[in-house]
This record gives sequence, C-alpha cells and structure tokens, in this order.
Amino acid sequence: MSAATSAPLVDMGLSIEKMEKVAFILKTTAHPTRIAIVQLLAAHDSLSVTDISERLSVEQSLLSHHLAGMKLKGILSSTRDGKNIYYALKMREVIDVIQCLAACTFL
Amino acid sequence: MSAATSAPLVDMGLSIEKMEKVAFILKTTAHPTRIAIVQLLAAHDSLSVTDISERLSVEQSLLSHHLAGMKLKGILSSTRDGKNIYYALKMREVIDVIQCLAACTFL
DNA sequence: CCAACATATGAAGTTTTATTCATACATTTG
DNA sequence: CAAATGTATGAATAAAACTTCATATGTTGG
Repeated sequence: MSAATSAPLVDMGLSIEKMEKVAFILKTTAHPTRIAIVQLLAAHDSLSVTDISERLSVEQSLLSHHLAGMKLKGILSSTRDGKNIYYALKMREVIDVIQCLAACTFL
Repeated sequence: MSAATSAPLVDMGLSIEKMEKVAFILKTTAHPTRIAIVQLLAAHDSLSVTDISERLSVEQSLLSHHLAGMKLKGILSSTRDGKNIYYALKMREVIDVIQCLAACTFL
C-alpha cells in the first residue's frame, strides 16, 4: 500500500489515489477462483457459500477466505439467512471489467 | 499458475482457461505504477524509459522490471531507436478495463 | 440443551511479487 | 576506441498473497 505514493505523475486523468484504488480492486479480482465467483454471482443474484463451494469445487475454508476478502474490499455483500450466508455482487462494474478482457479474441 | 485448475465449474460463459488468462492480465495490471504506465501510454503512443521514469518519478531499474513484465505478458511492445527504447501499449483493451473502474464514483 | 450443519477465523507454511542494488550490455559521440 | 548515456538483468531481500489445517462461532432441529 505504498509505492509511487508521493510523486508528481499528475497530468493524466487519474489521480494517484484513484490509481491505487483501481489497482486495489483489480488485485482483488485477479484470481481465477475469484473471477469464477464474480461470474457465478453475475448470473445468480445471491448464492450461499455451500452453493458456490460445490459449483466451483473449492474447499469451504479457502472459499471463505476469498469471499471475506472480496467483501472487505466492497466487491461482494453478504446476508445471513438461517444457517446459510448468501453472498451477492455489490460492485457490478467488475463484471464489465472481466467481460472486457474476456472479449479479447487473442487471449 | 494453478488453482481451480481441475474442476467442473463449467456452465458460465468463461472457461477455466479463459478465467486464468483474464486473471493473468488483471494481475499484470493491478499495480499503481503499472496503471500509471498504461495511462501514460494511452495518451502518448510511445515513450522512452527515461520519459516514463521522469514523468512517474520511478527509478530506472524498477521501471525496467515493470516494463519487462508487461511486455512479456503482451500488454506492451517496445522498439529501440538509438540509445532509447520506446514502449507502446499493445493490448489497448486494458485502457477500457481501467476506465471502467475509474468511472466508479464510489471509489 | 445437544448434535449437526454452515460458515468464519487464525496461525503456519508456501509461493509470488515487489523493490533495491550492483553491474552488464548496447549505442552514440567525441 | 573511450567515455557517456540509456536500458536491462540478476541476485538478494522484503513484503504480499495463497493455501491448508485445526478450530471456533452461529443457527437450527430434535
């Protein structure tokens, strides 16, 4: 969380602060499992941890860590309903980000 | 480079392979300095290492490492002209990716 | 209340990335 | 060709991120 955190580099559209925020979100998304989570929640409104875990065949604890991180960074939200906790996509912009790159034919 | 690299998780638009590629590009972009580089090259066609180094006030060697990585991953291209090496944005899609997130008012 | 289920958390270990520093390589100029 | 300039590279370290595992917490049904 510190780097070019002190230089001019102005003159572009984005401020240093904004670049750091963008980098932060990108980093939070930059992982196959997390991209899969976004894809899943882009199509489902909300899913329980078990749902996601089964669909992606990712172990519960690991998934929880991913979900917690994404929630912490504002990408997801969660609500409990009985024993289950349902996660939903809060920052829907990340869908576009992924779509944008996914559309690259050369990938 | 290995994770959910072996599960079903199909049914979404993106294949596992594609998700990994997208994650790969996102990871390569997810850094304030590299975002600044993209911004700069989005507005300039091509710039020498010294140009970039001065504008972003990032030390030469460190910058070189960033540039090399981005080039390796196909985001940038470079050509030598005399003493200088000019870098340019090859994968222009990353501009949109950044713009997309940068547009988020809540960031 | 207890057992069972769903999810979270935290520590430890491992792997990746970032940064620095010293130095090497390439090109031009005098 | 030597010196100067511009850039790359590699080793070493530091810092993050990822994964696993053991265990804790919350919730419901009996």
